[in-house]
This record gives sequence, C-alpha cells and structure tokens, in this order.
Amino acid sequence: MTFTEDARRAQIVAAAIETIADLGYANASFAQIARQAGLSSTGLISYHFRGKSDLMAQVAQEVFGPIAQHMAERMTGVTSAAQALETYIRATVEFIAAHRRQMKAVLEIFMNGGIHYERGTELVVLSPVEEILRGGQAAGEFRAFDPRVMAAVIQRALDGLPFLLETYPDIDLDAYADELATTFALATVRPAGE
Amino acid sequence: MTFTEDARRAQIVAAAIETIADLGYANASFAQIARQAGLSSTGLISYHFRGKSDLMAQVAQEVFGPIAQHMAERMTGVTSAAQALETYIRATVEFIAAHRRQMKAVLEIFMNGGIHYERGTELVVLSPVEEILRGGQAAGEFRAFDPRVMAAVIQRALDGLPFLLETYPDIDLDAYADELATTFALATVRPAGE
Amino acid sequence: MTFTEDARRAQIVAAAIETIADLGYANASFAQIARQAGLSSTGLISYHFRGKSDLMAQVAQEVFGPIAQHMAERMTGVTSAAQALETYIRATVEFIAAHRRQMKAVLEIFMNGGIHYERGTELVVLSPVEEILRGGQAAGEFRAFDPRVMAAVIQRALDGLPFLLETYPDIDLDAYADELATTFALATVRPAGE
Amino acid sequence: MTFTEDARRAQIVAAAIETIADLGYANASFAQIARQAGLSSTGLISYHFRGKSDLMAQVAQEVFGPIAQHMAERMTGVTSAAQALETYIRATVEFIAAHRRQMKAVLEIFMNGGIHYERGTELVVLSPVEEILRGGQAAGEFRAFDPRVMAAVIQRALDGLPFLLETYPDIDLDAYADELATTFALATVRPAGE
DNA sequence: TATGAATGAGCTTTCATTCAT
DNA sequence: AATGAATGAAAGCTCATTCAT
Repeated sequence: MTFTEDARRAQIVAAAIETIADLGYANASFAQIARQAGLSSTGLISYHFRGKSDLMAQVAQEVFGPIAQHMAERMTGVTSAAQALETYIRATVEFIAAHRRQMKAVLEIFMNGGIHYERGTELVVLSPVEEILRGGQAAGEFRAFDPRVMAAVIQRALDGLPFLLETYPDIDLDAYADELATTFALATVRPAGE
Repeated sequence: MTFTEDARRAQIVAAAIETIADLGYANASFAQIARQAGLSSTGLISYHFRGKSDLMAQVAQEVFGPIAQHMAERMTGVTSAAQALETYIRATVEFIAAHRRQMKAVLEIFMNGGIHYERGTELVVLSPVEEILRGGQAAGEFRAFDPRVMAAVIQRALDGLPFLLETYPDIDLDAYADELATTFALATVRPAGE
Repeated sequence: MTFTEDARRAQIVAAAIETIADLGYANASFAQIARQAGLSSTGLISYHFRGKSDLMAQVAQEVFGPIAQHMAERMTGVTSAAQALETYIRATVEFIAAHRRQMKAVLEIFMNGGIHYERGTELVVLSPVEEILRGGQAAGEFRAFDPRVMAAVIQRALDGLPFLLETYPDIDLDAYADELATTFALATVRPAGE
Repeated sequence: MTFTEDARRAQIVAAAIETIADLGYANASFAQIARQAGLSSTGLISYHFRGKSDLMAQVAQEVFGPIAQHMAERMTGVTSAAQALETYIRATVEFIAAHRRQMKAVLEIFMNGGIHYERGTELVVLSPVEEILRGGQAAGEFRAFDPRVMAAVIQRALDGLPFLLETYPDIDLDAYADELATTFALATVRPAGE
C-alpha cells in the first residue's frame, strides 16, 4: 500500500527537518533523525530513501512545494516590474517568517552540499528574481544593471533572513520587509530624467 | 629551530585550504588534508596542531591577517561615508578576487561552525559596514534605514562572491564591484531635497 | 525481540572477561575483545554498549550478581561473629575458586580504574568484613584492634587469591581456606582471660 | 661521558616516578614523562632506554635498591624469628611511609604488567617473609601453617598500604605498624602448651 | 512494511619509536 | 648527547548502509 508508505516518508522528512534545524546538518545523522522520529532503526530510513542525499532532496522538495504555491498566489495580479519585485521580497519574507525551521533546514542542506545532483539532472534554473529584473529593464522601469548580479544580491539578502532570525529572534519582520523593499526599489529604479 | 616546523605548519594550512575549497568543510578530514599535503600520516597534523578546530583557526588567521592589512591600506584617506562604503565594497571584491580559494575555505569553515571560540574570547564585534552606515546617517549623508539590516545585506552580497565565482568563474570582477558600489550608493544616499 | 541482543551482549561480556584475564586490562582493547568474540568489527561492541566503561561495568555486574547471591546463601544462619568471619572467608575462597577468570578480570578492571562512577552514584559502601569485625568487638568476641585496618588486611588476603592462583594454579583451595580461617581467627579472637 | 648520561637517566627515572604517581601507569606516556622532566623531545627517553619496559624496570630498581639497603640495616641483630617478622613489618611500613610516591609508582607498574621479563631473566625469588616464616617454624617458634600462604597474606597486607594511604592520607602509621605486628604475631606464634 | 542486527569504512587523536642532523 | 620531526599503528567511537526475518 502506498498510503502508509507516504505517511512514513512524510514522518521521516519532518523529523529530518527538525533534526537539521536543531543540530545542524553535520550532526543530523540517520541515528539522530530516527531518534527524533521515534523510529526503532535507522534501517527504516534507508528502506524508504535511496540514500542520505535522496532524503535531503525530499526535504528540499517538502519546502519548495509550499513556497512555490505561496509565491504563485502572492504574485498574481502584479502589473509592473517594480510591484513584482516588491511583492516577491515581501512574500518571501512572509514565507520565511512562517516557516523558520524548514527554511533553516533547507539552507543548512544547501550550504553543506547535502544534495548531489545526478548527472544530467542539473537543470539550470533561471532565478525568478532575475526574470523580474530583466522584464523591468526591458519595460524601461529599471535602470541598466547586470540582472544576474542584482538577482544574486537580492536572493542572498532574502536567504540571510533565517540566520539573522537566529541571532535576533525578535526582529520586526514587517519592518525588515519594508527595509528590503525600499532598498532594492531605490537600487533598481530608473532615474526620472533618463 | 622553528623554521622547519613553521614550514610544515604553513604547508598543512595550505593543504587544508585547498581541501576545504575542493571538497567542502564536511569532507575535509585529516586524511584528505594529509593526502593533499602528501603527508604519510594524519598523525603529523595532530602533531603540529592541537586539534581540528586549532587547524581551522589557523586557516582563518592565514586569511584574516592579509585581509585586515589590505582593508586598512585601502581605507586610508577616505573622507566621506559614501566614499568609505564604496571603498569598502571595492576593496573587499579586490581581495576576494585575489584569494578565491582562501575565501571559500574560510566561509566554509564559518558556515559549519568549524571554529569554537573559547569562553570569554567571544567579542561582539560591530560590523565595520554597520559603523560606516551609522556614521553616514549621523553626518546626514545617508537616508534613514536600519543600519543593522542594511549592513547585513551588504555583507552578504560580498560574502556571496566566492560562491558566485564558483558558478561563474569568468565574472568580470571590476564590473561586479561597479554594480555593487552603484547599487548600495543608490540604496543609501539621502535624496537631494530632504 | 531482545533475545538475540541479550545473547550478543552476553557473548561480548564473556569475551571481554576472557580477554582481560588473558592480556590484562591495559591490552584489552575493543579490537582484542572483538577478535576473542569472533566479531567482524569493533563497531559491534560500540553498537551494544554505550562505551568502554559501560562494557566494563557490565563485566563487573556479571560477576557481582552471582557473588552477592552466593555470599547471601552461605551467610544465612551464622550466629557468632567468629563464625561469620570464618564463613565469609571460606565462601569467598569457594567463589573465587569457581570463577577464577571472572574474578581476575574484575580485579584488573578495578585496579586500573576501568569503571567511572557517574556523579551521585558513588555510594560509600562499608566493607562487609568491617561490619563483621565491629559486631564481634561490640559483642566481646573479638579483641581490640582497628577494624578498618584488619578489614583491609583480610580483604586483600582474599583479593590476592586470583593472582596467587595464576602463579600456583594447583593450590589446594580447601587448605588455603583453612589457613586463612585459622590465621584470622587467631588474629581477632579475644584472649581467654581478658 | 658516562656522568652526564647517568644524570639524564636519573632525571628521567625520577620524572617517570612522579608522572606515574600522579597520573597512574596508563596515562604515563613518554610525552607526559618528558613534560614532567622538562625535556624537549620524547626521543630523548627512547635514546636513553631500550624501550618503555626498560624504563619501568629502571624505576623499579631505583626503588628496590634503597628498600633492600633499608631492610638490611633494620634487620641486623634480630635474634628470633618473631622479632624478625615484627622488624620486617615495621621496617617495611617505615619505608613506605617515607617513600609514598615511589612505592605507589612501583606498585602501579607491577599491577599493570609494565615490566616484561626477558626469557631466562625470570629468577624465582623466594620471598624474604617466607624465609623468616620457615625459619620460625624450624626453630619451633611458629605454629604449623603453610608458609607460602602466610607470606602472601603478610606481603599483600604491606603492599596494600600505599593504596590505603591514598584513601586515608592521615593514617597514624605507627599505629598501623602496631596493628600489623600484633595481628601477625598472634597469627603465627605457637600456642604455649604445644 | 518494518525490525534489529551487523558490517566495514571512516573519524580524530595518542602512542612508542626511529632517524637525520 | 641531544633535538625536533616524522612514522605508522592503534585506540574508541560513529557513520550510512545492508540484510535476514
């Protein structure tokens, strides 16, 4: 039956997230994850996942599914590139705020190379931020800058939030979103008289 | 004589940097480092360093010494906060460009908590970027923003360069520095009529 | 099922006893114990025991359980302190005779500090011999002597048997028990006219 | 020159004694001994001694020379076996009291098999206590007992003193010697009417 | 589907010893 | 006579993975 199996897999993925968020990727051994999940054997993890990096990939998917849906919802109806950028920033901050542990876990995984792409699998994904930026430049909304560089800066600013939250757990997240929105609006907008 | 020992230590530190840059912190075991250095035994590393985190601390020092000197030289003579920020950005990019592997290694170490501060040693260092930003606000050069947030954004943009270089090794680094300088000038400057 | 595990644990404990008895505590590494037990890996020992001192504690328990039961049985029904002392001596010799290797192993462990008591666990146990001696003095059966010193002498005489057996494996143990019983009867008894 | 060499050897032997007494035999590595002696290299120890068990043998000799001399002095002029036994006991306690650390070190070495007798070297030494006991029996002073067993009991009682001193450092050693002398006088003497 | 048991490679560290200088 | 450097083996322990049941 695939129902029980799915439940088990979900349980293990959830336990992996908690374990990584608590102990860091380096200490998130199968033994620790099994303990967190209340499993009797680490063998069960190997049974349900092809290997450690498979499990880590599932953890990533578990987070990327909801984030994609959330972003899709929030991005509907935006009309300008500037609005798109601001919405993207605010929506991302919202999501991170609501899913601190998941985000931290995923970032730990990526930072440590916990996901090994098999040959041929490595899709070159164009960053959505980069797309927005290119669109805004094409439409004349944004000034001339290297969209890849600007996208990297913006994305890293967003990805840094989980770490900032760890150091300062009481950050005012609305204010944080405001700061970022303002900062990158100023940095991207085309000056009036050009 | 301490000459041979210093040479060995330097050789091991260099091998550690190469190994971490190549394989990541998680896979940089003494065995891998010894192989990289052409040593016959991991025992030799333990012989020259008090332990793994001692070695990692030496790696960090190896990088932080030169970087501090480089920044100090480049920052002399700056007169305005705007100039200070631009200089800081350009000097950092320069240094990273000239020390790609060292920077990557050090970032790997820090990301993975590879350095354990002894009790009492943990100074709360105010980011130099944050200091520049506060100074610029006090002087009326910069607009009102949260200097901690802005500093985090700028620092992360700079720290991201080694990873960007891994993905795109042929980035035009002068252009990259220009982009960052312009971006954060626009983001921080106080609008004319305010 | 815990049956197989118990069997393995028992097997490892038995192998540890043999190894310690053969090679001494210092040379009783996990590798040697695994070899003695015919195990493929030292990891199996770590799998079944929390650590080396846990294994050693299990070895001690393996011996102290039976010895306590044996002594309890043999000591029932004694009426005088003199009889208690004699019975204690004879029963101890009997037990050591029947469990030479176990006793040697346990003594090796204790001599080498192979058991680390956790905090708070360290009960100060009054030697049973000392209790008998104090009782005999209180009852007027025994002469005046320092019961702690006398207890130490008697206990060491008994503890020395495993080592004596190693040098002279063919000792007549009944005669040995007789000698000790007589010796310490003479040494403790209150002279008639006092 | 053999003078400097002897001085070095003596210095190392002394450091070994201190180290073993402080840390126990198991932790008395060449590194620790070199540190204690203020030597720059463990190689110096290997240079002056054939190996670890050679060093340990020298440590034993360092103690056994003085003890033999001390015993010889104190045993001169004894006329009866009873007096000899008492003198032996008192003299041994005296020596141990005056050389606690040396005695502890030597006992640690023996307990841990730190001395490996080379083939053919293993002299079967008749215990001096056993000799006294046999003499006393032949002279009709002592009752009938197994002299080997009694000798072992007496010797172990004496050898136990360093350990007792560790547990109770403030033992009254004169009283201790009195207790032992009395105990073994009572245990060995031939009853009047036999 | 799940379990408990087992495997063998890997980890960092310490050790006694050797050797060129 | 002494030094500092190096060696390779061994230590206890954890790891992801496999497998019979």
